[in-house]
Amino acid sequence: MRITATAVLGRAMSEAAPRLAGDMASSPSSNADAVQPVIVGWPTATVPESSSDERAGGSRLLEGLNPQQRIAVEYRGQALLIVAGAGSGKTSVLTRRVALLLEQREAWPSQILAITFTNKAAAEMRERVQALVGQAAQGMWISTFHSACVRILRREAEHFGFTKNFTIYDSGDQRALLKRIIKELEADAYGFTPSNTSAKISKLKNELSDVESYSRTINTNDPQELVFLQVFRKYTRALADANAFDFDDLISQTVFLFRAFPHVAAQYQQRFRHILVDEYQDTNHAQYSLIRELTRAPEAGTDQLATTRTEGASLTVVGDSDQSIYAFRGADIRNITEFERDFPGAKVVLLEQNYRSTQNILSAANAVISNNFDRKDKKLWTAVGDGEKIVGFTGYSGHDEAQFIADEIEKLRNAGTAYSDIAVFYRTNAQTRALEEIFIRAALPYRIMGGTKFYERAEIKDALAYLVSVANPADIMALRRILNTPKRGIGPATETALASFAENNGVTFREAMRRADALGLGPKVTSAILQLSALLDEAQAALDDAAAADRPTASATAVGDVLSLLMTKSGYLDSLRNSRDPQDEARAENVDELIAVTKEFAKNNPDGGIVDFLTEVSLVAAADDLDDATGSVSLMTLHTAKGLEYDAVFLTGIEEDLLPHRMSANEPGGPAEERRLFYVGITRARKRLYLSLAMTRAQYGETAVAMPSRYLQEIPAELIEWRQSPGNVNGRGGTQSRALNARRAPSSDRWSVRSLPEGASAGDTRFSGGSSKPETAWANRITAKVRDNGDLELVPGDRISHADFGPGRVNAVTGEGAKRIAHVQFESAGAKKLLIKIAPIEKLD
DNA sequence: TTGCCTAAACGAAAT
DNA sequence: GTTTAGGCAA
Repeated sequence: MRITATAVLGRAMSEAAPRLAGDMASSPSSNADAVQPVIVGWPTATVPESSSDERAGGSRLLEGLNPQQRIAVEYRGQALLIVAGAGSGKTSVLTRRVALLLEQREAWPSQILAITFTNKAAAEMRERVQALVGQAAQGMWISTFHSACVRILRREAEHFGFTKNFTIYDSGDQRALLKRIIKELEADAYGFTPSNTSAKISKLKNELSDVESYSRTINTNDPQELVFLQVFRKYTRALADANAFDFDDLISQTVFLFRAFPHVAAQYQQRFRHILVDEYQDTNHAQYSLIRELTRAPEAGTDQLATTRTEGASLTVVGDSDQSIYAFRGADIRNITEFERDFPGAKVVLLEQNYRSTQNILSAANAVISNNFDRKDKKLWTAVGDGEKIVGFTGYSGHDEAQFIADEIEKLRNAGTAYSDIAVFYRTNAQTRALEEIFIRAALPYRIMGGTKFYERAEIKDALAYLVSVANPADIMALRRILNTPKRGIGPATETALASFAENNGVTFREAMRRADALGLGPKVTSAILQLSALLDEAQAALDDAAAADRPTASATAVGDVLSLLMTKSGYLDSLRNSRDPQDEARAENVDELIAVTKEFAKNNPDGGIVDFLTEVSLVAAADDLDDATGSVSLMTLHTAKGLEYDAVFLTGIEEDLLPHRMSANEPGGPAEERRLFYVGITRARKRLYLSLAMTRAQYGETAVAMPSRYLQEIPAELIEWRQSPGNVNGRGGTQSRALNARRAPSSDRWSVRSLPEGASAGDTRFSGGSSKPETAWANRITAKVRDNGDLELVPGDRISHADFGPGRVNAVTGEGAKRIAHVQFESAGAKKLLIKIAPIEKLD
């Protein structure tokens, strides 16, 4: 997949672009005694255009709403919970609620804080509010939890030992740091790994534990706990020394800030009068606490105006406990289920009418989710009618399943559904491989959302580390990363020498680099360090000049210039271009792409500096680069799919151990969460829903037998039309019907139940090496190798033979070069489109 | 210190 | 299956 980062940023940026006219002074709390009441800063320019007839405006915003939606838009009070079933129009309700507040002049834009989970959702909300009320929407904070917190922390960082140019460590950075620490403390002897440690630290931070509070809870007789405490302490100190926050810190540190400095909190409590939170079911404890802090009534005496506001902000939360799928990230479903207890007097509005899907799809969703006990009963319904039946398909293998999907997509396309209205969902990113292989061969345009992200690529992290080293010289992790990238002959030994020099002389690591000649190292190494150091200084100076310049866009364009400078003068780009590794060429292109991203950033954010740029790239999310206008089928995980909708949806890999994932079995509430995930997937579909699975799935290099997911049986049989049911899958060319069944044979004859493959029982899903029968019977229909037919020339009329589809005749050839596509009519397999370059075909004479 | 090789480990979801 | 850790020669 090619990079879409430019588009991502372009959009994400527009959220921050209109500098808030009513924004708070840049560091209002630097002087605690001179707290400025926020109201002073609001220019009248942001006042909504006064509508001559506010009531008319109101009714315009209420148009087309059902009674419950209307209540949700109009209710005014301290706390409102909108329980919004899937597809019940909650975004519409949220945006209209905001628009109404603005239009009725109940709130200034700057008094509104709306929190969403992704930048994309934030951008969409902003657009929709803007469409309703125009310019009056400017100045609202519509952002994710994380970007809102970064914004606050950058302003207030100096209160607790950080500076505003702090770095944000993503999970990769976090693990790299932990890896070092675990090694230094030899904590691996106690079973600590970067991944389990980061999970544990993350969990603690989401519970608002810090090193001190955690140390009070541990059993001091348990050496393992003591070692972990050491790791945690060292990690925390390393972050502070590097002037860095990890993802979880962004939320928890903001809460700590508010708790430690009530006068700081008071500013935000006074400022935000209306707080709206989307996807409330996915908030974790830290996020919940943040909301609590923000909606608290400001402490008396902190407001210098006579017209002291004593009430806390009004809170509107929207959510659906049936769609809570982020428990693994610390989301606490109780935040929403106990909302009424948390906020006494809260109004609850239930939205059950669905405007998205057909009744068949909703009935399936309702049936599935009703198997989760311990939930408030809620039934989605629609007025649009039953619609098509759900289509089921069982393939012999993942490739077979993928082929079915590709064929169905072509059928849908021929029937008039655009590729961009079609999506394929899967549980794990690893499942994309089979889909991609088939889609490429079928010449189906597709896009993978999320997965390995642009910003996680090593070369991009390298390039960004250069920028970070300039923006935040305290960040030793970034410095270490670039120290020997490209290869300069600066190895671990030299690095240690620099670090101990810094420590012994009480200077920073960065300063030690400047004084490298005092280290007594070899001349080659010394000059390498000095050169790098000088380059970083040069970049820093260039940025300072730009900031000092009076041209409005100077600092933004400087980011790109500085990145170019760093990449060129460091020799990084050259080293990639001159490398023998053919992949390095693509890496160099990616670096160029990143430079292009900075240019795009400059265009969208004339005032943005290097720190703003780095913040943006740290917080882009998997779902953010969705661009439905590209005419491609969208592939994504079920998690990424939340909040999206498509005309046709393919839910793939509906198998035991995949959905529910085998890892979920050990976790309390695991199967229920997996069921919600399935539910989320089902409810993304507007008109057509396809459920597919495979009988064998190649994973981890082995082929394993797959069982139909238990959730399949929860869907009433009459809703599904099985093209090939799990009981009727025949091996290719074989006649024997092989039945596979879910763990327990259902008493009903939902699908014909025969016997399990010999030797395979429910608990034993892996073929032993000896039993080769399944492999031969269901050998992958597609070889994993990508072939290259090179310059195979085909013209209409040619006869060809395909490895899977057999003989056929070429009807037409379209496309250019490597993308030439043959339209072939096969004798038995029907019409297919094939990418000539890689299709397993031979020309017949 | 780098680069190349083999051996072994490791496989979920993501702001 | 892919990525990473470690060993060894240049």
